[in-house]
Amino acid sequence: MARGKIQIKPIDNPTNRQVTYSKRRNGLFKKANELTVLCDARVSIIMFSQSGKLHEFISPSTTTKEIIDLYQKTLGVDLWQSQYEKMQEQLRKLKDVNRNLRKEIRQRMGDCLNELSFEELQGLEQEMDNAAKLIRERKYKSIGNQIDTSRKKCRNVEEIHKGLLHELDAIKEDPYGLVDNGGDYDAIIGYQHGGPRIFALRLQPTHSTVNPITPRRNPQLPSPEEFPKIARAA
Amino acid sequence: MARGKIQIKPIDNPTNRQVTYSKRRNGLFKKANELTVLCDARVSIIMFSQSGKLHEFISPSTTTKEIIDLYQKTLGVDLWQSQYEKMQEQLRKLKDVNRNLRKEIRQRMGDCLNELSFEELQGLEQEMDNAAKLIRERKYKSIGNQIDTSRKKCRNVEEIHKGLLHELDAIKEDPYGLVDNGGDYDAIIGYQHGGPRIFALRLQPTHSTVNPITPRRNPQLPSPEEFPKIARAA
DNA sequence: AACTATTTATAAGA
DNA sequence: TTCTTATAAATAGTT
Repeated sequence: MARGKIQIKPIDNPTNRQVTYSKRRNGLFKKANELTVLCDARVSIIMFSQSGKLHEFISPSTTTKEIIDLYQKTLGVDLWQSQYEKMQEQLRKLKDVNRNLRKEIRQRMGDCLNELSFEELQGLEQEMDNAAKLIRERKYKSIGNQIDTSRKKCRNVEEIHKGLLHELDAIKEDPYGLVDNGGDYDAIIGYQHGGPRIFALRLQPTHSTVNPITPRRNPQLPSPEEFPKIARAA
Repeated sequence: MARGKIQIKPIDNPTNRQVTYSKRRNGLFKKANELTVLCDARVSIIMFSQSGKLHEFISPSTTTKEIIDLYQKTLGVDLWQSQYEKMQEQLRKLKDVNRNLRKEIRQRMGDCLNELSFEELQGLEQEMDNAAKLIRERKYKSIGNQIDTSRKKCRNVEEIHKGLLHELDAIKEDPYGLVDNGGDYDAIIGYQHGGPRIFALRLQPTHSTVNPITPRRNPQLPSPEEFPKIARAA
């Protein structure tokens, strides 16, 4: 628009094009800014040069996000609607599945049974019996394991006991040794700190069997809202 | 920029401001279009007048969504990231809850028991017994209801039968009536279509008791992926 | 990046 | 809103 009129058509010369892009971009942004000030408007310009370089103008009083949000709201469209909807749908489905899973658990706890038909009750009872059998078996197995472990421990203790008696007999036969030693108290201390490992085994694992039997889970039926906490804590 | 220089400051006169907005907007869009053509650039302009009116320019070769997507990609930001993240987090949590609910069900079906301690097994067994009791009670109640219903039906049938016998006796005593009537066939038809409701009761509900006993649910243990279908079908 | 001849945009008025 | 036009501003080609 100076030193000769130009046609509005693509500029072939890359250097020339780049220079024109730069000059006119500045001009555009200046005009946008003037418009913003003069007319109290909000303007967002986002532009990419042929080389993919990004340049942006935004009125000082606002943000690009605001403009785009308002743009979508005004046009009544959501450019990312499909993505949102997909996620919303996923969420909806998951919540639905969760609801059904919770109901199933409640039914398996003897609640919400009035929605089941006779045949369903029959089937559920069967399943419960089978499952209870499996659980009982498992429990007995667990008991068996505990008994085995206890037996092993007992045997170890007995052997230690026998060893101690043996030692005691030896000391009794040599009363001087008893006096010199200053009692078997120190001997036991010695065992505890640096003695055979077998002794440590007796002292430590008793804790686990002494443990009070804690209830497995909250015996109250879970309300839909409460359940997640319980489930995750389990 | 003509007929007198102006200061770049807000225009107070609303009419004047509106006119200027309109003129300069056109100028801006014209410049944007020239830039698009001359330099093969992509330009998006979104603007709102003070009154909230929306105007948009977009280079012909592209779309506003494309520009905004590219804008976010180029800047490495996501203007809606927090919203997305919130939904993602929700999804993650729901999936987690789902997983735990499924595990609980599997345990209540006698599967996945090896992760439970003895105490937990003990508690679960207790719960299963209680629940099974409730389910059984419910089942018996259901059976009771069915028997009651059947009895009522029987009584109704008997009464209808008695009534028919009575009618038959009356007809036998008056053979001419039998010939005139054309048989009791029409009388029964009459009952079925517009007769006492008591008859319809006998004819209709038999369907439900004749139904084959369908299994309550898939007896196989659900895999995590399969479950939703089952749960929703239940 | 700066210059400047010339084109273009536009403020004010109709 | 649109047209007109005097004038300010933008800018193409050059340095």
